[in-house]
Amino acid sequence: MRIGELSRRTGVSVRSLRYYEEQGLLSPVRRPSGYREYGEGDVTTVRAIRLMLAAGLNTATIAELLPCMVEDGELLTPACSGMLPDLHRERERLNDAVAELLAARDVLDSIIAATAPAPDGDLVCPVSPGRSA
Amino acid sequence: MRIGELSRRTGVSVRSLRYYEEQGLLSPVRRPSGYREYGEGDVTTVRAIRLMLAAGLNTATIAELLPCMVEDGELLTPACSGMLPDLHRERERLNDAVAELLAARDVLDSIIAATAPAPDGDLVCPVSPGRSA
DNA sequence: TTGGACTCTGACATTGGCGTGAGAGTCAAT
DNA sequence: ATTGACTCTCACGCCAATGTCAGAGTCCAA
Repeated sequence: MRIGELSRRTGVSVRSLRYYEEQGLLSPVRRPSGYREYGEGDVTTVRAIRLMLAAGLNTATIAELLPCMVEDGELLTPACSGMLPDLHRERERLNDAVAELLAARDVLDSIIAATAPAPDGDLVCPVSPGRSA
Repeated sequence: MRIGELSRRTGVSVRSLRYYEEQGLLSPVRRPSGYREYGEGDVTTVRAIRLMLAAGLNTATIAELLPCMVEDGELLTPACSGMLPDLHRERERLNDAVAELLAARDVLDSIIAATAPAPDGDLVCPVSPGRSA
């Protein structure tokens, strides 16, 4: 099938499909005209890509992981345990990111806590974009 | 003081200080030569900026919040309760971001769970950057 | 054969807080 | 006056995935 159909069947934009190829995630055959020709398996692959992107992995990491996966019906499943360290590393990164955000939230909470409810010294603040003085 | 000293006293790069001014967070006086002249209060302000940046706020939001803060010794404290809605909105964003990351982690976990420990069909995967075949 | 739908390659735009370098002017001590 | 440290204003680079335009070629049904 051509790129338009793959796009329709996966819900992924044509632009993104071309980008995935550029990143080495897809390798469609080329017709003499230059048109990309995709196989049925690419539908499954694209779904796997979206899944991993949703999991916070970047295209470079996905490019390393993809060749380690095999088709299992409608979905792509990891086929070599060698992937596990990478996967766990990614998990670590996600945990770190969460921890960072929670720390940021704590900082914000302390700022909020330091804001007086509305005693007497409450100032009337300038409207949003007006740094005149 | 000039920008170099402020940089040293706050640990913030000269580039960042100029950037903060560009974003309307600082307004140093200019000498006839064009040199920026900062006051003592700017040290406190820069610290407040870093604190809020660390809390995940962007410069646009900080620009709105800064004029609402007053010096309280070594630190800048929110002075008008009108800030609270903004602050809580930011908190919401952080919570949403955390939720998103946790969802991503769940997706990753399901991928990890689908990876066979190391039965027999385990494949030897290509080394990292080698998408040759 | 014509035309509308589709596809191609390239390349700039987006978001945000900086790093970094170029080329030129300023300040202060010697 | 010289020198060395400091500062100034541009302005491009980065990271990531995608939107979007432009100009040109392709496919296929009527």
